[in-house]
Amino acid sequence: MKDIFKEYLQKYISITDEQFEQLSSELTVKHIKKNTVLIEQDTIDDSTFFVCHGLIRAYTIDHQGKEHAIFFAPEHWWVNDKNSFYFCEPSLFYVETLEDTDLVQISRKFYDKAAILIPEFAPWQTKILHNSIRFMQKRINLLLAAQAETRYLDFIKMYPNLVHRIPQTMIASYLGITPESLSRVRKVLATKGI
Amino acid sequence: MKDIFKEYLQKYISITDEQFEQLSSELTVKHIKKNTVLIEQDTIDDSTFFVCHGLIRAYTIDHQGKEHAIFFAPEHWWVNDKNSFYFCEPSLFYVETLEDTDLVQISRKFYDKAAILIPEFAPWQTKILHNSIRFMQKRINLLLAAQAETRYLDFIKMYPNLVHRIPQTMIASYLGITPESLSRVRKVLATKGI
DNA sequence: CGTGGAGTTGAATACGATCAACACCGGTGG
DNA sequence: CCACCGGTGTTGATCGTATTCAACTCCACG
Repeated sequence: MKDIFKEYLQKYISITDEQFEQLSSELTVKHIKKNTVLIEQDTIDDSTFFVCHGLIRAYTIDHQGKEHAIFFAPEHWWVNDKNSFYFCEPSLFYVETLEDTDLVQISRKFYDKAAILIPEFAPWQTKILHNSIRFMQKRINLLLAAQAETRYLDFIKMYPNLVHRIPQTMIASYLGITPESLSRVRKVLATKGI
Repeated sequence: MKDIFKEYLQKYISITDEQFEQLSSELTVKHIKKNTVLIEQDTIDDSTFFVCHGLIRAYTIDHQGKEHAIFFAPEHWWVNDKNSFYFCEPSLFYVETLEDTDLVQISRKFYDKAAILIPEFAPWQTKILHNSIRFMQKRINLLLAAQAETRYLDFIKMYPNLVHRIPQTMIASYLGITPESLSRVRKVLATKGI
């Protein structure tokens, strides 16, 4: 599993096998079964996960007991709760596997060590953060501006390969609509030929 | 104006007056009148603004001509469009002043120079990015989970000092509701004693 | 003063939510 | 191997929140 992570890193920054070895002690490989909660809401867990295989979702549960998907993370995505990871405050959401998942757990120290060892590392991480922000701004705009059908069309355009891996109920909760509404949206779209 | 920016920086990182002098050439002071557009949607402008005095909003206009507020930026906020600033793509939104505003325009180069000159600078910027992400995650969760009244209550709790500086129409567009709906929400809240 | 934008209020409408029943698998155990 | 079960998605009927459209008030500003 660590090799997958190493190859991923080498795709974006130059990092030698020796350098990776030095960082390796900050990494823990985990094999997690489907439907396992990794991080509980309102707890503190400052680790980051890198998904090698599988699928993860982050979600909240409101006072009515309803779930709301914050994001999904398939292969090669980084997952953490900023509240816990960076600010050592209780996490804002649950993190859970939707499929059997292989992941690399990355400690807080990894980032510090990597930044010192590899000059490219920190700027690259910064780029990922910027990208994440513009992505979220787009999502906020969509939630403000678009109605159910448009949001769903945007979703299947953005994640064509995830549509069939995520239960519709959860897609609905990502879009901010009920499963019933999503079902109806899909029905209308089907008559139009998807 | 540059002094305000300098004092702000010195509150968070240690930076000498000489160091600031070296960076100063990458800063441009601007005095902008109320209701002036700084960045057009779908254009490229890779500068960042630091608000000294005044108030800025970022917003999109959808195909129906409706405006949607992405964020507001009062004193001591950083404003840029990630799409333009970091990825050199057309901006996702308009940026406009809501009040007469004094700001410092910061070039892309400033970041590179500052990172070299001041070791603390880059990590501090990273922290700001992380903070921004968790803030946006909270907002997404609110848009998914809460209805009009709750969103408004959250807004006045989060920005007590902005509520009276921003026209209600724009607050409504930030909350994803119509001005009429916001007016009705406020009416209900008034009967409850705010 | 007048004028126009911002906010309020009312009535009708629409979109999505809710509640409930049912169909359709996929897995489990007899 | 089949029957049963539970979860997921679908469909229908009704309800509710927020939208739309329109008229009106109230200031701020020229």
